[in-house]
Amino acid sequence: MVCMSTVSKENYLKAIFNYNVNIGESATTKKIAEELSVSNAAITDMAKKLSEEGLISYEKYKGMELTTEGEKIALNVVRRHRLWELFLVKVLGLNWNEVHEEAEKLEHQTSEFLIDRIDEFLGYPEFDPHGHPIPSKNGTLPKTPKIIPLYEAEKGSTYEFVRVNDRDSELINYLMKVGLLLNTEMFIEDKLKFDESTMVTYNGKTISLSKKIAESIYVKLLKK
Amino acid sequence: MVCMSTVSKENYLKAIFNYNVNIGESATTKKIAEELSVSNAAITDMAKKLSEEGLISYEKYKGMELTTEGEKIALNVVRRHRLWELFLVKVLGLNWNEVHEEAEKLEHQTSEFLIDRIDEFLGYPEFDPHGHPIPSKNGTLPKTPKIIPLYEAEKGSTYEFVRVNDRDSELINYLMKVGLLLNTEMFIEDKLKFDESTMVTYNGKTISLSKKIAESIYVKLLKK
DNA sequence: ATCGCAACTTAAGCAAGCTTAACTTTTTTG
DNA sequence: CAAAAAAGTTAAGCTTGCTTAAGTTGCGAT
Ligand SMILES: [Mn+2]
Ligand SMILES: [Mn+2]
Ligand SMILES: [Mn+2]
Ligand SMILES: [Mn+2]
Repeated sequence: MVCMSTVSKENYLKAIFNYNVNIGESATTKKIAEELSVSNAAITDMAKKLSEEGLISYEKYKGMELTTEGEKIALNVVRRHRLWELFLVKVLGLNWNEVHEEAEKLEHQTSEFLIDRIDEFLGYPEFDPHGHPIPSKNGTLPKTPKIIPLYEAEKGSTYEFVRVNDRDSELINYLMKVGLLLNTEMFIEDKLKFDESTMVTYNGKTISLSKKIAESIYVKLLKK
Repeated sequence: MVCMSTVSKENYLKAIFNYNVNIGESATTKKIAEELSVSNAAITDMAKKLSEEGLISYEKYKGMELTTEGEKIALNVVRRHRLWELFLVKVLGLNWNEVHEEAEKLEHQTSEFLIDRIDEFLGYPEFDPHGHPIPSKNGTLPKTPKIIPLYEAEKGSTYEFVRVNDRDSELINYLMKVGLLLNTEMFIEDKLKFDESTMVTYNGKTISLSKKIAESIYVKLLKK
């Protein structure tokens, strides 16, 4: 057999995909190892296999990049992940910080038939509950507006909160606590030098967000 | 570590459970091997492990039986399986012959939190789309009325179609084609000796069902 | 009662996906 | 630019869940 896709392989491909998309560079052994919580040796091992199967291009000491074939699989895994996340929020009413872990498991056990039904049921949505774009059935990503970390937002401008890292459940928990939901309009009151915090106003409320938080949430410019 | 539950172990326990429930006897190596499509040797192997973990009682050459602990896990797997089946039918509109395979995978990747939300969403249902009882969160099965294979039904009596094997997608497909749905009221017109078929009337339509079909669908007596 | 066959178990081995430890290459830095 | 540190690779070995092949047990038919 030319070799099947497995849960493990899907996770490797997805991790490489996310790295490529977020960082825009060839994925390194170390980073993928951290992402997947396995040893560096495991990555080198799998890199050889995926390379032989034509799913990534890999040269020793030079990092990994998805081939067209590999990207196709990765996009499919991401599609299943994000559709499940949205489905769990929309249909079962889970909170947006409760869905990532569930989707992480369901994404590997969902037939194309089923995920297409979920897609259809949701009305072919373009973004998941954290603002991540959902690949369509044929592997295309919706156009995403230019977004920046809130940390880079300019004082006096107005932004829309459009994305947050889905892996940090605690962060999302905090955002829920302070009523900062996706698509909220935020005005940048001030940026403090001394602790690098950002002061924002939304829904008539003004709060100060730490550097770490401001780096983790992403916004789209609305009004300069 | 005392040893985790795995997908494989869950499937072994579920198979033994189903055997015990359906046949009412200690599960044999051969039967479970067939059910799971693995070799007899694999069963013996796993029987030792499950026995050591206290999930089944097993004596060489004497078959396998679930312990209380093992049954608890099996009931939980069955609960997840049947809730998923019903959910897919009720919410996503899948046909009752399209859900078994999906549930077979999802049942192993669903947190207790998630399955409880599904249970709640469905209103704590008692039966799945094929008429199988759904174990409650605490592991109790709903009371099931006395049911018999249609093949044993008596001429001149009226029955309700209450259960069908969920594994035979082709059979269910046929039932859909002839409009024989769960909970349909059926009158036994005749039982033919020469081909052992059963003639039934439901919804004003009369058809003849082969021995094999009449053995595979289950009914509850309504009117003698 | 015992023979023969079906059922069952044991033994040896394999593939996947990991690990740790030792070694090599690349990158950083004084 | 050379030495040290970091990153990456290789080698050996482990666990899980299987396989096939060989050997053992139990049971129904004679
Ligand atoms: Mn996620
Ligand atoms: Mn997400
Ligand atoms: Mn089923
Ligand atoms: Mn069922």
